[in-house]
Amino acid sequence: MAYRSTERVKARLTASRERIVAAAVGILAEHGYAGCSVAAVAERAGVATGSVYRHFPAKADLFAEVFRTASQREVDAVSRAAARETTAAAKLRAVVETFSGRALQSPRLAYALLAEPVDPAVEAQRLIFRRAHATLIAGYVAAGVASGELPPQDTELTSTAVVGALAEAMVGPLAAGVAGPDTIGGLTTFIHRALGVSP
Amino acid sequence: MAYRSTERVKARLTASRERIVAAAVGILAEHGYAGCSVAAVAERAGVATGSVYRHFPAKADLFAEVFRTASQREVDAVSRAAARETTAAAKLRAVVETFSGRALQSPRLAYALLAEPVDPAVEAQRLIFRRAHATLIAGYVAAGVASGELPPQDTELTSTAVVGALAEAMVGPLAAGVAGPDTIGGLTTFIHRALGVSP
DNA sequence: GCAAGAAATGAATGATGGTTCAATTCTTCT
DNA sequence: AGAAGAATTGAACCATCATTCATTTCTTGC
Repeated sequence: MAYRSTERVKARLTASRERIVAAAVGILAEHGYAGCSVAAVAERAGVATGSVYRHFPAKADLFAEVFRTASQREVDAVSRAAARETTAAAKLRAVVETFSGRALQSPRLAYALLAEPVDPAVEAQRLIFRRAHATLIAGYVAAGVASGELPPQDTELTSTAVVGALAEAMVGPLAAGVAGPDTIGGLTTFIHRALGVSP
Repeated sequence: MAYRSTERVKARLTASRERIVAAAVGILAEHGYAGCSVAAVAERAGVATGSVYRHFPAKADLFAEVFRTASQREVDAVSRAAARETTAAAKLRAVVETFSGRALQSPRLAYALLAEPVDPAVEAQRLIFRRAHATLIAGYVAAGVASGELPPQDTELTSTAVVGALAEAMVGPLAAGVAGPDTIGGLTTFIHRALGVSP
């Protein structure tokens, strides 16, 4: 045998793979899923179209990872912000503010993650994204219920509804380009009330 | 001139057009948007593929009308149910029950109208569908605020959030095939609280 | 340096499905 | 009945991309 891939090559492979994912996230954030042809992603990553297929068996697999990566970043940000707070009310306020603030900061990406039409295989990842948020929120709600800060409720259902409310309230502004002056405040009140935070 | 289309022919044209729309709604309800190739719609309507284009300049235009038609039906049903009630709380309960009940009755159609990936041109109609619901709800909320039954709020924002919550809470059950035992009750409570219905 | 094999390339392939249009059938009016 | 024109047909066309693969370029160990 005269060739056995070495660490250096493996590192380059990994770097290449990461560049492809990053390129895809970049195009997603700039032009949405519609702009994400495999050729465009490859060009931006500085590789040939065919090379994408050395890392991912199919486009759907690439974008599953892309959505997972981008989603995780969002969920982490929300989670980090909530972790700084102690009461359920404060945690939920942090969730709303972080979620909405970031969405309004990167509207194209937020729209792609939340609502833009994508192939069915990628759609599944979107559901996972939404569920990840819901699960996070369900934890805060459940803790609030346990401590008596919130009334008893089906936390699975209410956290799902919260995610829906947040997403829907964002899609309009994301499309229009601006949110109303107190969109975030209004949403916070809505969600506090919905979950039974006492006034 | 030896030919000038007559009433009878015009009626047939209209009937044909309506059959095409109905066929599309039917396929949408049975197989979702994915099953809605122009050829499939034409076959179900009993016309040739090309004939679809005598009525609609492009597939997107056909489906704009399809979504408009199907959406209107939903909005009307919700509106009718709410009209029977007098208080904001009761109207909102009727909205939740009708919306959810119908969605769970026709899950495939509901999923297509609410969440299934479609071309961007059709997506626009979905936004209109959601806005139509939101506008309807905003009316009930505004009336409730005016009468003092509900606290002051940005009715545009809160009604949008309500639609999001409803839709999101439905997508899971629609995909899974079943709703929890008290999904609708839980949602009603959630929305009553969110809008400030006093307990 | 060179042989063996891995990685990378990008033009060609193929599948999908919307759209067109020449040919055909149907309507109307004289 | 027959001419003029409209409606209908459906197979062919075409555009779009995801995917493939024969060829080229790069790496490694000797």
